[in-house]
Amino acid sequence: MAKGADPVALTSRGLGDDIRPMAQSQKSVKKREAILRAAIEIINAKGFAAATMTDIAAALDLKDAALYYYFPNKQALAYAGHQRSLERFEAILVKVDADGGTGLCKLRRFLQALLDDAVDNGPQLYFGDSSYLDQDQRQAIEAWTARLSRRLERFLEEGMADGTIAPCEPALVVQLMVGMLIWLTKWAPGTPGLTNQRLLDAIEALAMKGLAGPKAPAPPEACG
Amino acid sequence: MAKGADPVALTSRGLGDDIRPMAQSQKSVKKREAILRAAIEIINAKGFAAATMTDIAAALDLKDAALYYYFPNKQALAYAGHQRSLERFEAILVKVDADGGTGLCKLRRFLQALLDDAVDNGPQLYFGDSSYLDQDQRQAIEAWTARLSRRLERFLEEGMADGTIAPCEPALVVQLMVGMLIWLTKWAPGTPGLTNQRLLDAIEALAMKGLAGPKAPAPPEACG
DNA sequence: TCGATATTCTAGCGCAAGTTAGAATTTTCG
DNA sequence: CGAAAATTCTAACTTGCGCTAGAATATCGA
Repeated sequence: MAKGADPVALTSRGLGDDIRPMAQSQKSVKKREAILRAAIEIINAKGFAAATMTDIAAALDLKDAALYYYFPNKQALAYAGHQRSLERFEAILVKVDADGGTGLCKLRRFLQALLDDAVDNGPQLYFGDSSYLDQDQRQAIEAWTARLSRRLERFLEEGMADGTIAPCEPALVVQLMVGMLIWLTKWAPGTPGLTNQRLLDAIEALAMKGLAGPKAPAPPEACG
Repeated sequence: MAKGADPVALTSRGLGDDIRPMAQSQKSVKKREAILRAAIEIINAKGFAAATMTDIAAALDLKDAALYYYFPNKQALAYAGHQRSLERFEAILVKVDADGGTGLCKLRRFLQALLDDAVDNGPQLYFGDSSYLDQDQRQAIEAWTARLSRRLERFLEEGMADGTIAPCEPALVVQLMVGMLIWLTKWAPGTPGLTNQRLLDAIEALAMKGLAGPKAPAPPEACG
């Protein structure tokens, strides 16, 4: 039965294999990537339950059954999607961290890099809902997102230490920013004329410099 | 057939009705409210497709079929939920606007009022997904949210005019804030020890005063 | 208490979507 | 070209859920 071939295994190849089978498997891997990308986009847009296998397959001119050649079931496809998105997120986070600089600079560069990545790779499944996965998968994803959140919080802590970021509760502020980013992946793709630069400017105005203008009353209590 | 009674109509009563039937209908209305509240909470948590009628009914110790005594179908229930949430949102918006003050003050008071409302009435369906509604319902909801967004933008414009808010693109900034609020309704309820005051402080730090601290480089370009 | 009304339940229909089996088709390579 | 492998399709099964019909129970006024 050809179905048992499991092309997934071909990505990590055994020893002593000829070079020829690689040609096939590379094509297979490419298609797997395409399916994954389409799945991420559609799940992000409509939610897991409303995103049907037929929808995802149709995005690549396939029938739903063809997807089961690459993924054992819908959950596994979604799980791979979450992993893929978090890998991206983490890679950016790690690179920005390694590049050094003040806490505020890291934060700025991270946001810029994330938006740039979205242009190339489309909307992602960074955080948000994972309740449709089963226990262990969901725990893995949640633990991963928690680690990433912690890394972001550390940027804020570094900034508070080096004076480039004002005092705040890092955990809460990070969640607020995550909210902005999640909503961005759902909203921004459908907005014509929207550039990353404009988005970055808006984020700069809102989150970095703050909305308060020159005549703002110093204590918030002045508003009553 | 008792089913044709349609208790919905009892909320807007006709003329010349005795006072007695009201007792029943008020109870009916109460239950309708409870169903609506549960539906909003569950749909907000799991999404429309994953939220089953059985889930919603179970939250009130009912069987799914009982819900059809109060709402004709699942879509109508969700639609009523969206309307209810937007009514709340708008009521707060209108009240804050009427109370006057600078643009920044209005924005602050609005956020405070919205968070306070969430404590009493639970997470809401303010913005977010409405793709599961049919054409006209969805358009109505989207038009409504667009109007509310415009009202929020006006707060920013007023603030830019009176000097309490720094220059920015109101439409984009409002979307970013909306993202924070949507995410809040999904995340905050499950966070122990989280108070509205701490959330407001975090929002104040992030969105109002901005994260940039005393040693922050003036131009963002200083980060490279 | 009793009849009428309001409310909820049990049982089941119909359909959409995930999934599978196996046939059909395409691709690869000697 | 021809066989073997890889890929996709057709057709059908299964399950869960929205929804309905009608029976059963609870509530309330008289």
